[in-house]
Amino acid sequence: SIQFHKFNLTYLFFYVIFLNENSFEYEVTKMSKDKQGDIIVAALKLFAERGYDGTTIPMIAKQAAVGAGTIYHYYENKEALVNSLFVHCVTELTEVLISQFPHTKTLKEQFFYIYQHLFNYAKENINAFLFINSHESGHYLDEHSRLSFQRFLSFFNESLEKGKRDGYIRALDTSVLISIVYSPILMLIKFINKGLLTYSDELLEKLIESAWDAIRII
Amino acid sequence: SIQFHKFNLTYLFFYVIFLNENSFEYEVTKMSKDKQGDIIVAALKLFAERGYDGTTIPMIAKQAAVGAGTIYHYYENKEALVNSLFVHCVTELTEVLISQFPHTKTLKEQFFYIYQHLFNYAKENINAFLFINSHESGHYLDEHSRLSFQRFLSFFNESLEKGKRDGYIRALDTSVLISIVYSPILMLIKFINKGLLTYSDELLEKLIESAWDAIRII
DNA sequence: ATATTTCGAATGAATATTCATTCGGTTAGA
DNA sequence: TCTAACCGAATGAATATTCATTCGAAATAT
Repeated sequence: SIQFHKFNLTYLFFYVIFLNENSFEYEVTKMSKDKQGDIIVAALKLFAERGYDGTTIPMIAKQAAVGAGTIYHYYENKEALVNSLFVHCVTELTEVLISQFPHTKTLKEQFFYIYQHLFNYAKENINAFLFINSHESGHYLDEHSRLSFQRFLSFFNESLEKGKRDGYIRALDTSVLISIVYSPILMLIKFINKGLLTYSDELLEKLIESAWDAIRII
Repeated sequence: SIQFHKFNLTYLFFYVIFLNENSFEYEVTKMSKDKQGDIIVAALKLFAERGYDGTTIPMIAKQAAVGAGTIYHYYENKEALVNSLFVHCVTELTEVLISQFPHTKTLKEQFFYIYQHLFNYAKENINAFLFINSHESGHYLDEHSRLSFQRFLSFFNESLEKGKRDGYIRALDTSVLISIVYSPILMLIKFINKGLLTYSDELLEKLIESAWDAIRII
């Protein structure tokens, strides 16, 4: 089975020659080099917008401008596709958070880091972000996918647990703390995506301030 | 077209007489009086668990213990069913919030009221609550359904806007404030529903405290 | 009171449609 | 030429929807 790889949006430009009765016509046609990348982008967009069950393979094929059969060249079936996408996106997002995590800085600074990187990821990968959060408990996800999401959420645990031990953070169940700090990000990004709100650095700062006040011991 | 009506779970007990060659046999059979109520309960449960597109009409019929055709006696089609359910639930929830809203009390008390009633509704109508919040932006919802949800959300607006004017609440876009106060409730209830967390009055109080600190001017 | 007729909810088999998946053939690149 | 990628029509399974029929209950007639 073929491995997941980075999205590649490069295109090949080449000429197609149409032979008519009296003339040659040259037409520039855009053709993607990277069909699998196209499939991934298309599937992500449709899954994010319409959900797994509301998205059909022919829809994805059309959106990706490939034949329906091509999808089955890369993925065993629809479930394998959604699981592959899910693990890919969650892993990518988790990497973003982990890679430069400021372990030595203060809790509030760590907090700022997380918010900033989550928003950044969402800005650059809106479909991936929405896809992750709307499919996170789908009945079609396999064990591996479920664990990858748990791992993502548990990333928050450490910081929060430590904060509680050190007396900075309120004595609430960690799942409650996660709800308080994580879920508003989701809802906000949905609002932004719908055009009901526009992103600004000021917004982000105020949001972090607010979330911080919600969990810190006052 | 048939009107939506209150769920009615009363049953009729009656005797069916089987005439065999040599004996009479009496068998007690449970039969629902209220088929439409059964359909509603079943559809709500399945939609909440598997989503609209992941739920089939035969599934609903089986769960409700009615014939598939019966569903079409009450609803024109699957979309009409989901829209009818959606408007019904959202209206019911909005009523719960509006009916005894303490307009004259302080903002914080109003806040407490809303949280309490939302949790209460969710406790009594877990499927309805999950259904509303997971279907709120489905591609199958019609204008009427969309508006009913907007109306529900806009219920929060008044209080928050007034709070901002009076200088109690931070100067954030109302949609941001709604995200901060409403979305954690959703996520928490999902956690509770999954058994990852148990409800307690203490939890609710701490949550309200936290949400209040998140939006009030400190 | 009893028999007869009418009504419409309820049914589930039949039909129409959609969808995931397959497969035989084509194309493009090595 | 050979191989892997690609295509999309064809297939069959799943699904939404229809419809002829059943059946109990209410209305009406006897």
